[in-house]
Amino acid sequence: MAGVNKVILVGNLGKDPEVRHLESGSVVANLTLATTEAYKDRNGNRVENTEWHDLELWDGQAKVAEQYLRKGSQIFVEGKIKTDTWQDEQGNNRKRTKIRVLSFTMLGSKGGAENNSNSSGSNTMSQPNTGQQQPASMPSGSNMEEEDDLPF
Amino acid sequence: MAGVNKVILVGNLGKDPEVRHLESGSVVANLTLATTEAYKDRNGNRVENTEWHDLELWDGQAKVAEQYLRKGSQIFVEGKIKTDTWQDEQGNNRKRTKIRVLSFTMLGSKGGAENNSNSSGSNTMSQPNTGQQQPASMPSGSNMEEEDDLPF
Amino acid sequence: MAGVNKVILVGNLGKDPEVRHLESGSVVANLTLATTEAYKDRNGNRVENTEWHDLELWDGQAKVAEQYLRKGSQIFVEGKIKTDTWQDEQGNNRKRTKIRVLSFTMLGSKGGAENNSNSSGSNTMSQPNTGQQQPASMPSGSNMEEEDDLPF
Amino acid sequence: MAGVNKVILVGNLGKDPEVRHLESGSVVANLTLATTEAYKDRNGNRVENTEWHDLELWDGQAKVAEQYLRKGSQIFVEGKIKTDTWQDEQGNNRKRTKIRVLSFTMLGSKGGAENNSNSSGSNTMSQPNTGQQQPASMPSGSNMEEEDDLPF
DNA sequence: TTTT
DNA sequence: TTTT
Repeated sequence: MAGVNKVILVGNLGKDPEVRHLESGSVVANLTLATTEAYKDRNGNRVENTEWHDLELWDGQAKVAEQYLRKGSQIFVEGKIKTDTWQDEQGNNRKRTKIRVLSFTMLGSKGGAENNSNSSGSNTMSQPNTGQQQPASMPSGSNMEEEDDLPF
Repeated sequence: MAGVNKVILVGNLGKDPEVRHLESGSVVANLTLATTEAYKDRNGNRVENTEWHDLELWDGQAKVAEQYLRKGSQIFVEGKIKTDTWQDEQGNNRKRTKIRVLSFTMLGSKGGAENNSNSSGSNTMSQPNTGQQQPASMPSGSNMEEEDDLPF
Repeated sequence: MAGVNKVILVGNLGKDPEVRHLESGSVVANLTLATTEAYKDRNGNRVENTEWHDLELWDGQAKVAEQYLRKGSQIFVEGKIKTDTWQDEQGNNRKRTKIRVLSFTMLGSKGGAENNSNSSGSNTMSQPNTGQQQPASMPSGSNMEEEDDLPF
Repeated sequence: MAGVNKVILVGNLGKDPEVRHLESGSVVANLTLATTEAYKDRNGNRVENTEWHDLELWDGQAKVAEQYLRKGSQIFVEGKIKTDTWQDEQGNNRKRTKIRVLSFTMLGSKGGAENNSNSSGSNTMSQPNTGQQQPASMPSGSNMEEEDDLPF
């Protein structure tokens, strides 16, 4: 039976993306995203609760993340839940859940440079990202949506 | 910073709800939900991939789940991701992720019994649910939405 | 700036799909979907409120809708809001809002006919749909997701 | 039958909120939100398409919008679709669709003032909003979620 | 106009 | 462990 497995998150990255370029040519990026919820407890005091999510991006999206996202970046994410299961050395069943990102959008970025006269329309700029703290300016209007060829 | 942490699922229960009535008076229900995705591999063969989700419901919703849901029930779920972290006996950091359900809707239920002449409009029927395979017939139009007083 | 425009609906069709095969070869299906919400008014009486949505599907999805959906069908829909604006004969500004469907899933379909020995895995069955009340049985596990080549 | 009617938007306000304080004591805010989508046409040129949405907020949320939102503000919105229908003077059936907002979150706001030592936890600051271009600084972590007592 |  |  067909089902639906959808996750929508808005939050901030806890650290810079961790990107691996695989021998196969694939690229994987792992992000750590905090979503914070505020509420008042029964005494009326404001309390914050932060949930941390492990995100996984592949290929085109991983490259965009590598180039444009940094610790603290605020993003909107759409994806699905994936849980890996395995047995550890003691033979115990183990699980680990992550979010497979299907699309993401940068938020609040008035976009550093405004000269987005990028007639090719490409979101993937050509120069490599060398600096640690200087993400490239993302062309405005970028919604990284990937044709997902990895079904799981 | 305010965030968003939202999960939307449509799937079928893998088994009957497991419900605990706590001494505090609270009620917790744990459900296990399968969301199945079908796609074609590179050879054009149809492949199915099923993801299993651990759901947690509290109080009013837990009672409704106990009364109306059974193994195989198809439901729409809205909730949020919650990950518990702890250290195991070996001192290793461990995590476990579940979905805290905020609302759910039964789907496709042509309703076992048809005698829903429940003029009170109540969703909480009075007779206890004793049978294993005979869930009570849910009053029509029931969207179990809870005023969530447990912020996390 | 990149944005998000997402609609999620679960409801029932008010009538059979209306399908047009355009000269260009494109196919358009228009559906009318009811989403019903139940609540109690301040006197504790149960009240229902139904919202009607105009859905538009194109090409592959339109064909699937034509073949499998009928008045009363329950579906899960994901799409986006689109509002057309124009001037009427009196020169007044007019608007009309519809939902452009990006994917849909049939719900609760215990599947009329059970003979889904469709080893090709194809969702697009070849025989035309002639009967009014006899939608073809949908191959199981079908989540109609379209590579959307019509950006608006 | 229970249904689902959910809208999720991320965009920017086209103008300042329009707020009316009704004699009944209720407050209504109307917002105009742009969601922009970028894509490449068949010639590979980047094209932007903007959709405008009419949002309606009530009471507590309306007041927060009045105080903190301005033309250009970027927000995340969750709500539902509502279509009003009526007959015009010529007896024609008319419709108008808007989004009834159930919760919203300000995005990208590093928050003007940083001194949000607001121990009361209140999101509703007391001073009236007089300036046109100077929205009050929103206490961080504010997710305006309303207990919706207006079912439609 | 659907559904329960 | 579900469903088709």
